Amino acid sequence: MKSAIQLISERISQAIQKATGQNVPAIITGATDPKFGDYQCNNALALAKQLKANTTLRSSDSLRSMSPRQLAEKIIAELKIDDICQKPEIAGAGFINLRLNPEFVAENLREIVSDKDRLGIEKIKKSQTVVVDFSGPNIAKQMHVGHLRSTIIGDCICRTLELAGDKVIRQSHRGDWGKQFGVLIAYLQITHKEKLQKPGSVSINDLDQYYKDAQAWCDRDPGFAESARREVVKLHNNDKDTLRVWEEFVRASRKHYQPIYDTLGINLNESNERGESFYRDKLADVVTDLKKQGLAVESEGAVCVFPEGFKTKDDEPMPVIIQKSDGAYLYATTDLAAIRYRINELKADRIIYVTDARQKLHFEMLFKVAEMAGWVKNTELIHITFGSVLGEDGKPLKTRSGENVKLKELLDEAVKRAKSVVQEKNPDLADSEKEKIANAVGIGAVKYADYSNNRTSDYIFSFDKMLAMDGNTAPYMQYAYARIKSIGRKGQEKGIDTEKELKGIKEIYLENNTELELAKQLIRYGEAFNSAIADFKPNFLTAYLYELAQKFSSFYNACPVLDAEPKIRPSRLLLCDLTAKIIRHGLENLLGIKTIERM
RNA sequence: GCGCCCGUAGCUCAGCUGGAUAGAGCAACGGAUUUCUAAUCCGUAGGUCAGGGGUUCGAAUCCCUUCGGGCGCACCA
Repeated sequence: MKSAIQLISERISQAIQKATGQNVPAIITGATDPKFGDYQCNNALALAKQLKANTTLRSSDSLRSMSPRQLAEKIIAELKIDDICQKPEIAGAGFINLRLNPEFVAENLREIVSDKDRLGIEKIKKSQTVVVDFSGPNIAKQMHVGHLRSTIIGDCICRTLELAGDKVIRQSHRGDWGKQFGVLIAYLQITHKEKLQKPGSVSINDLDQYYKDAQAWCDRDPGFAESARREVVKLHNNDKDTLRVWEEFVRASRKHYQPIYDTLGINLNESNERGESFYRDKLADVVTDLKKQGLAVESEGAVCVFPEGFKTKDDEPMPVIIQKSDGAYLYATTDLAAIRYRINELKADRIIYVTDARQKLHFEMLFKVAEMAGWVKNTELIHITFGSVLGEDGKPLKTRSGENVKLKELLDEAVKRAKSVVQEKNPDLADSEKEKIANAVGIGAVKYADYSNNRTSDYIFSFDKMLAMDGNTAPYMQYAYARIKSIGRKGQEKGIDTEKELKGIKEIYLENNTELELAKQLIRYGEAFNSAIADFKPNFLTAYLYELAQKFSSFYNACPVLDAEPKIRPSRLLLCDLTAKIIRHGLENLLGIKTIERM
């Protein structure tokens, strides 16, 4: 179904066409103040200017001399909208203020009720194949906070695109073919030879520690570094024994990060793994092709492509190095091979990369190279960036000893803190239920806090803030949901058949102002979805949901539901039901955050 | 040095394809509770949108500039 804003936009466009002969998109936004109505149209102001300038638009003299207010009058005169809005009003410099008819709102509520799976979210017309590259953990290392944002933002992007109707292909471009294996194997050969015999017995914790030690060794001992390099070469040459160890390390790593994905509600599994190793036999061809095209040239011993428009700090052309002077390939080579694979094999219409903003330059260059090589054709390459997670001191989040905060530990801590809150607020619940609530709240809080911040900016990580019951937090949302569910249970106790009342509903009453406000918010879900997906901004979704929960709370405070008079009770039950459905849909389907029936 | 991002209330942040008096939450202050879960609601106070200039009928938003912070810039990913 179409959102109110879409319907209004269509009507306004038609009116403008009739009034001025101009074919321009409608400029409709939410009203800045409730006293101006629900939506406002700003076309008259912009149009008056454009007509006067007479550069982009051709117009008659009479139109050209019109003030914005006069133009607004003319537009309104042609506007047929009384089935949606009350009589439009002109205000200020030439704004057209629009207030929805309660009947229209009620009718929309009915439509959303029957639109069970989408709740007013429209399907896009042309479905695309979209490859989303996100999360990409490093094999043989623990996941840490640095992986959090890519993982959850990427997942949210996939969920929204899927709901919009795209065919989404998730790709975990994990780091599984790099030098860490050489370093690890070289280290184990000297220190823990027995582990190499039984690599399956090695845990991710061991690997993490070994790697740290080995790395330090590399730094102080060139001889050891050299043997590590030799091990990488063996791996890259598909040496059988080395591969066997590698496979075990990969398995140990998967055993570590799959539970984290499950905990976080991330739809990623083995079938989405297309790590660096996946492209290993496609790298030589990348280099050959680029050489053949004359794009790749040798420079200082390395094979490089120099995309147009990039300079080094010495003001020289900046290369994308695709083969080192020792013959080894680099991550840029792998990334280029991945682009080709995704375009040619996966048939991607769009490829979306979700990484932190620091990799911006890398992807700009990469995309340019792919374009220059003629690989891109009609595929759209998109780099979605995000800011860093900072500690309370405003610096990148680290442990006291200066190490990366492990993701698992961070999530465990969130759950632990949530649990103590549950314990405090609701000590009588069964332990198993407390556990369930603490999980939903703790994990939800971490995710929700991330989503509710603007994707592009850094944010300060604070357990206290994200677990607060007030404000735009997961617990607040989950609480609002649980309260609605509680009404249903209470109704049952009182012998009220809420299902039956909902089904038998005849007329929808929206007489109390809080009811109407809530209803108007309910019918804007599709609109919020559209604005969120347009720029891949999850915070638009959380902002919408938060406003919804707030409006519900106001309604809940002002209007009794179960004790309402029989005539209006079904309406109020309907408002409750729809609010619960949308909160649940938003949190679970779009953000991957669990709701709970009571808390 | 060059490039990118950022600077909005005491704090944490929205808002940025230009639109009416710049919004939330926290903290502060005042009110509502025989509760359909107060983990709530209602209200008050708080801002030269870093500074300066420009474009415009109109700028937090666009352009220029200064200051302050972050990040990136050849063989790591």
